[in-house]
Amino acid sequence: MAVAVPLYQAKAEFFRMLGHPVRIRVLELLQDGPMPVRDLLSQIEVERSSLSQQLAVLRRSGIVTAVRDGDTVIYALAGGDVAELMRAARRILTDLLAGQQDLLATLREAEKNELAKST
Amino acid sequence: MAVAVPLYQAKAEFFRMLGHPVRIRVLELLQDGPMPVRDLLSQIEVERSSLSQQLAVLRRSGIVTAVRDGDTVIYALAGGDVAELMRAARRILTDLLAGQQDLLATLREAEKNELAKST
DNA sequence: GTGTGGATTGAAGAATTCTTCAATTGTACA
DNA sequence: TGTACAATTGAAGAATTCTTCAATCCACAC
Repeated sequence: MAVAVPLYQAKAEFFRMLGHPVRIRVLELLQDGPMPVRDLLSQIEVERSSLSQQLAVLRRSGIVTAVRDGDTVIYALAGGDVAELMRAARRILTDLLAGQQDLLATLREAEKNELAKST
Repeated sequence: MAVAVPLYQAKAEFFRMLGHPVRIRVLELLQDGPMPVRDLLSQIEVERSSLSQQLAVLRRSGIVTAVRDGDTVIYALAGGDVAELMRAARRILTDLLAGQQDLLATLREAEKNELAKST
Protein backbone atom coordinates (compact mmCIF):
# COMPACT_ATOMS: atom_id res chain seq x y z
CA MET A 1 0.00 0.00 0.00
CA ALA A 2 0.89 3.65 0.29
CA VAL A 3 2.53 3.82 -3.12
CA ALA A 4 6.01 5.11 -2.45
CA VAL A 5 6.15 8.78 -3.35
CA PRO A 6 9.63 9.99 -4.27
CA LEU A 7 10.86 12.34 -1.60
CA TYR A 8 11.35 15.25 -3.98
CA GLN A 9 7.74 14.94 -5.00
CA ALA A 10 6.54 14.95 -1.41
CA LYS A 11 8.62 18.05 -0.88
CA ALA A 12 7.11 19.73 -3.90
CA GLU A 13 3.61 18.95 -2.68
CA PHE A 14 4.48 20.28 0.71
CA PHE A 15 5.69 23.60 -0.67
CA ARG A 16 2.73 23.85 -2.99
CA MET A 17 0.50 23.39 0.02
CA LEU A 18 2.16 26.43 1.55
CA GLY A 19 1.75 28.47 -1.61
CA HIS A 20 -1.34 30.48 -0.88
CA PRO A 21 -1.59 33.79 0.98
CA VAL A 22 -4.48 32.76 3.20
CA ARG A 23 -2.81 29.52 4.15
CA ILE A 24 0.39 31.34 5.01
CA ARG A 25 -1.47 33.74 7.25
CA VAL A 26 -3.27 30.93 9.01
CA LEU A 27 -0.03 29.15 9.75
CA GLU A 28 1.51 32.34 11.03
CA LEU A 29 -1.42 33.08 13.29
CA LEU A 30 -1.42 29.55 14.66
CA GLN A 31 2.17 29.92 15.74
CA ASP A 32 0.92 31.89 18.73
CA GLY A 33 -1.17 28.94 19.77
CA PRO A 34 -4.47 27.27 18.86
CA MET A 35 -7.19 29.56 17.58
CA PRO A 36 -10.88 29.23 16.74
CA VAL A 37 -12.00 29.79 13.18
CA ARG A 38 -13.87 32.84 14.35
CA ASP A 39 -10.64 34.57 15.33
CA LEU A 40 -8.82 33.54 12.18
CA LEU A 41 -11.71 34.99 10.27
CA SER A 42 -11.50 38.29 12.09
CA GLN A 43 -7.80 38.65 11.36
CA ILE A 44 -7.71 37.52 7.77
CA GLU A 45 -9.63 39.37 5.16
CA VAL A 46 -11.45 36.58 3.42
CA GLU A 47 -14.95 35.14 3.30
CA ARG A 48 -15.90 32.42 5.69
CA SER A 49 -16.30 29.68 3.12
CA SER A 50 -13.10 30.68 1.40
CA LEU A 51 -11.26 30.34 4.65
CA SER A 52 -12.86 26.95 5.20
CA GLN A 53 -11.63 25.81 1.82
CA GLN A 54 -8.08 26.76 2.67
CA LEU A 55 -8.32 25.24 6.12
CA ALA A 56 -9.40 22.03 4.46
CA VAL A 57 -6.26 22.07 2.34
CA LEU A 58 -4.14 22.50 5.45
CA ARG A 59 -6.00 19.76 7.26
CA ARG A 60 -5.63 17.32 4.38
CA SER A 61 -1.90 17.87 4.35
CA GLY A 62 -1.81 17.17 8.05
CA ILE A 63 -0.03 20.36 9.02
CA VAL A 64 -2.91 21.52 11.22
CA THR A 65 -5.50 19.78 13.32
CA ALA A 66 -9.03 20.83 14.14
CA VAL A 67 -11.12 20.01 17.19
CA ARG A 68 -14.66 21.03 17.75
CA ASP A 69 -15.54 22.80 20.96
CA GLY A 70 -19.27 23.15 21.07
CA ASP A 71 -20.13 25.83 18.67
CA THR A 72 -16.71 26.63 17.36
CA VAL A 73 -13.84 24.77 15.75
CA ILE A 74 -10.35 25.29 17.02
CA TYR A 75 -7.32 24.90 14.83
CA ALA A 76 -3.76 24.22 15.89
CA LEU A 77 -0.43 23.41 14.31
CA ALA A 78 -0.08 19.65 14.17
CA GLY A 79 3.47 19.66 15.43
CA GLY A 80 6.81 20.23 13.77
CA ASP A 81 8.53 23.54 13.92
CA VAL A 82 6.71 25.62 11.37
CA ALA A 83 8.22 28.76 12.83
CA GLU A 84 11.67 27.63 11.89
CA LEU A 85 10.58 27.04 8.32
CA MET A 86 9.05 30.47 8.13
CA ARG A 87 12.20 32.08 9.46
CA ALA A 88 14.32 30.31 6.87
CA ALA A 89 11.91 31.32 4.12
CA ARG A 90 11.90 34.90 5.29
CA ARG A 91 15.66 35.06 5.23
CA ILE A 92 15.82 33.89 1.63
CA LEU A 93 12.91 36.08 0.64
CA THR A 94 14.64 39.12 2.03
CA ASP A 95 17.63 38.38 -0.16
CA LEU A 96 15.45 37.81 -3.18
CA LEU A 97 13.44 40.96 -2.70
CA ALA A 98 16.62 42.98 -2.26
CA GLY A 99 17.83 41.44 -5.51
CA GLN A 100 14.62 42.40 -7.21
CA GLN A 101 15.04 46.00 -6.14
CA ASP A 102 18.21 46.01 -8.20
CA LEU A 103 16.40 44.31 -11.01
CA LEU A 104 13.64 46.87 -10.89
CA ALA A 105 16.10 49.72 -11.02
CA THR A 106 17.68 48.12 -14.05
CA LEU A 107 14.31 47.69 -15.70
CA ARG A 108 13.38 51.27 -15.05
CA GLU A 109 16.57 52.39 -16.75
CA ALA A 110 15.88 50.19 -19.72
CA GLU A 111 12.36 51.54 -19.87
CA LYS A 112 13.56 55.11 -19.88
CA ASN A 113 15.79 54.33 -22.81
CA GLU A 114 12.92 52.70 -24.64
CA LEU A 115 10.78 55.76 -24.10
CA ALA A 116 13.56 58.04 -25.24
CA LYS A 117 13.88 56.03 -28.42
CA SER A 118 10.16 55.95 -29.08
CA THR A 119 9.67 59.75 -29.02
CA MET B 1 6.48 51.73 -9.06
CA ALA B 2 6.96 48.24 -7.72
CA VAL B 3 3.42 48.01 -6.39
CA ALA B 4 3.81 47.05 -2.76
CA VAL B 5 3.14 43.33 -2.44
CA PRO B 6 1.95 42.27 1.01
CA LEU B 7 4.58 40.14 2.65
CA TYR B 8 2.31 37.15 3.07
CA GLN B 9 1.65 37.22 -0.63
CA ALA B 10 5.34 37.35 -1.45
CA LYS B 11 5.81 34.37 0.83
CA ALA B 12 3.04 32.46 -0.88
CA GLU B 13 4.57 33.13 -4.27
CA PHE B 14 7.92 32.04 -2.99
CA PHE B 15 6.60 28.71 -1.76
CA ARG B 16 4.61 28.19 -4.92
CA MET B 17 7.81 28.71 -6.85
CA LEU B 18 9.31 25.83 -4.87
CA GLY B 19 6.32 23.60 -5.50
CA HIS B 20 7.48 21.48 -8.39
CA PRO B 21 9.50 18.27 -8.25
CA VAL B 22 11.95 19.27 -10.95
CA ARG B 23 12.56 22.66 -9.38
CA ILE B 24 13.18 21.03 -6.02
CA ARG B 25 15.72 18.68 -7.50
CA VAL B 26 17.50 21.48 -9.28
CA LEU B 27 17.82 23.45 -6.07
CA GLU B 28 19.08 20.42 -4.23
CA LEU B 29 21.67 19.65 -6.87
CA LEU B 30 22.85 23.26 -6.93
CA GLN B 31 23.57 23.11 -3.23
CA ASP B 32 26.76 21.24 -4.06
CA GLY B 33 27.86 24.16 -6.20
CA PRO B 34 27.21 25.60 -9.67
CA MET B 35 26.36 23.10 -12.36
CA PRO B 36 25.89 23.21 -16.13
CA VAL B 37 22.50 22.40 -17.58
CA ARG B 38 24.01 19.35 -19.16
CA ASP B 39 24.72 17.83 -15.77
CA LEU B 40 21.35 18.77 -14.33
CA LEU B 41 19.82 17.07 -17.32
CA SER B 42 21.77 13.89 -16.74
CA GLN B 43 20.69 13.68 -13.11
CA ILE B 44 17.04 14.63 -13.44
CA GLU B 45 14.75 12.53 -15.53
CA VAL B 46 13.08 15.14 -17.69
CA GLU B 47 13.24 16.41 -21.24
CA ARG B 48 15.59 19.20 -22.09
CA SER B 49 12.95 21.77 -22.89
CA SER B 50 10.95 20.84 -19.83
CA LEU B 51 13.98 21.44 -17.68
CA SER B 52 14.53 24.76 -19.39
CA GLN B 53 10.99 25.81 -18.58
CA GLN B 54 11.50 25.06 -14.92
CA LEU B 55 14.88 26.74 -14.89
CA ALA B 56 13.19 29.80 -16.31
CA VAL B 57 10.77 29.82 -13.40
CA LEU B 58 13.63 29.65 -10.95
CA ARG B 59 15.51 32.39 -12.77
CA ARG B 60 12.50 34.70 -12.85
CA SER B 61 12.10 34.33 -9.10
CA GLY B 62 15.74 35.22 -8.68
CA ILE B 63 16.67 32.17 -6.63
CA VAL B 64 19.19 30.99 -9.21
CA THR B 65 21.48 32.72 -11.67
CA ALA B 66 22.70 31.55 -15.03
CA VAL B 67 25.91 32.42 -16.82
CA ARG B 68 26.90 31.28 -20.24
CA ASP B 69 30.26 29.67 -20.69
CA GLY B 70 30.77 29.21 -24.38
CA ASP B 71 28.62 26.33 -25.34
CA THR B 72 27.01 25.59 -22.03
CA VAL B 73 24.99 27.48 -19.43
CA ILE B 74 25.93 27.19 -15.81
CA TYR B 75 23.40 27.61 -13.03
CA ALA B 76 24.05 28.52 -9.42
CA LEU B 77 22.11 29.42 -6.32
CA ALA B 78 21.76 33.17 -6.19
CA GLY B 79 22.63 33.41 -2.51
CA GLY B 80 20.65 32.93 0.63
CA ASP B 81 20.79 29.71 2.54
CA VAL B 82 18.54 27.41 0.59
CA ALA B 83 20.00 24.44 2.41
CA GLU B 84 18.65 25.70 5.69
CA LEU B 85 15.19 26.03 4.22
CA MET B 86 15.34 22.52 2.87
CA ARG B 87 16.41 21.17 6.23
CA ALA B 88 13.51 22.89 7.95
CA ALA B 89 11.10 21.60 5.34
CA ARG B 90 12.44 18.10 5.64
CA ARG B 91 12.00 18.12 9.39
CA ILE B 92 8.35 19.09 9.12
CA LEU B 93 7.78 16.70 6.26
CA THR B 94 9.15 13.84 8.28
CA ASP B 95 6.63 14.60 10.99
CA LEU B 96 3.81 14.87 8.48
CA LEU B 97 4.68 11.64 6.73
CA ALA B 98 4.89 9.83 10.04
CA GLY B 99 1.47 11.21 10.85
CA GLN B 100 0.16 9.96 7.54
CA GLN B 101 1.37 6.47 8.34
CA ASP B 102 -0.96 6.54 11.31
CA LEU B 103 -3.70 7.90 9.13
CA LEU B 104 -3.15 5.16 6.59
CA ALA B 105 -3.30 2.49 9.26
CA THR B 106 -6.57 3.97 10.43
CA LEU B 107 -7.93 4.04 6.92
CA ARG B 108 -6.94 0.47 6.32
CA GLU B 109 -8.81 -0.58 9.43
CA ALA B 110 -11.88 1.34 8.32
CA GLU B 111 -11.60 -0.26 4.92
CA LYS B 112 -11.47 -3.75 6.43
CA ASN B 113 -14.64 -3.02 8.34
CA GLU B 114 -16.32 -1.78 5.20
CA LEU B 115 -15.37 -4.95 3.39
CA ALA B 116 -16.61 -7.08 6.25
CA LYS B 117 -19.93 -5.32 6.12
CA SER B 118 -20.24 -5.60 2.35
CA THR B 119 -19.86 -9.41 2.23
C1' DG C 1 29.00 30.49 -45.38
C1' DT C 2 26.76 25.48 -43.60
C1' DG C 3 25.98 22.22 -40.10
C1' DT C 4 25.70 20.51 -35.27
C1' DG C 5 24.81 20.24 -30.36
C1' DG C 6 23.29 22.89 -26.24
C1' DA C 7 19.81 25.66 -24.44
C1' DT C 8 15.88 28.73 -24.51
C1' DT C 9 11.39 30.41 -26.09
C1' DG C 10 6.46 30.58 -27.70
C1' DA C 11 2.30 28.69 -27.99
C1' DA C 12 -1.65 25.30 -27.55
C1' DG C 13 -4.12 22.02 -24.98
C1' DA C 14 -4.38 19.34 -20.62
C1' DA C 15 -4.53 19.42 -15.88
C1' DT C 16 -4.69 21.83 -11.32
C1' DT C 17 -5.98 25.10 -8.33
C1' DC C 18 -8.93 29.26 -6.97
C1' DT C 19 -13.04 31.59 -6.15
C1' DT C 20 -17.73 31.85 -5.26
C1' DC C 21 -22.36 30.56 -4.15
C1' DA C 22 -25.82 27.60 -2.63
C1' DA C 23 -26.76 23.72 0.18
C1' DT C 24 -25.66 21.15 4.35
C1' DT C 25 -24.14 19.85 9.04
C1' DG C 26 -23.73 20.59 13.90
C1' DT C 27 -24.59 23.09 18.14
C1' DA C 28 -27.10 26.04 21.16
C1' DC C 29 -31.10 28.14 22.78
C1' DA C 30 -35.84 29.70 23.11
C1' DT D 1 -39.74 21.93 17.26
C1' DG D 2 -37.99 25.96 15.04
C1' DT D 3 -34.51 29.51 14.60
C1' DA D 4 -29.94 31.29 14.51
C1' DC D 5 -25.13 31.05 14.17
C1' DA D 6 -20.62 28.62 13.15
C1' DA D 7 -18.35 26.01 9.95
C1' DT D 8 -17.88 22.81 6.19
C1' DT D 9 -18.93 20.83 1.68
C1' DG D 10 -20.05 20.37 -3.34
C1' DA D 11 -19.97 22.07 -7.61
C1' DA D 12 -19.26 25.27 -11.66
C1' DG D 13 -16.60 28.56 -14.02
C1' DA D 14 -12.38 31.43 -13.98
C1' DA D 15 -7.63 31.58 -13.65
C1' DT D 16 -2.96 29.38 -13.25
C1' DT D 17 0.27 26.22 -14.05
C1' DC D 18 2.14 22.00 -16.63
C1' DT D 19 3.48 19.54 -20.52
C1' DT D 20 4.87 19.12 -25.05
C1' DC D 21 6.35 20.31 -29.61
C1' DA D 22 8.13 23.14 -33.02
C1' DA D 23 10.86 27.12 -33.81
C1' DT D 24 14.71 29.91 -32.51
C1' DC D 25 19.14 31.44 -30.67
C1' DC D 26 24.12 30.88 -29.72
C1' DA D 27 28.63 29.21 -29.90
C1' DC D 28 31.67 26.25 -32.16
C1' DA D 29 33.73 23.53 -35.96
C1' DC D 30 34.05 22.54 -40.56
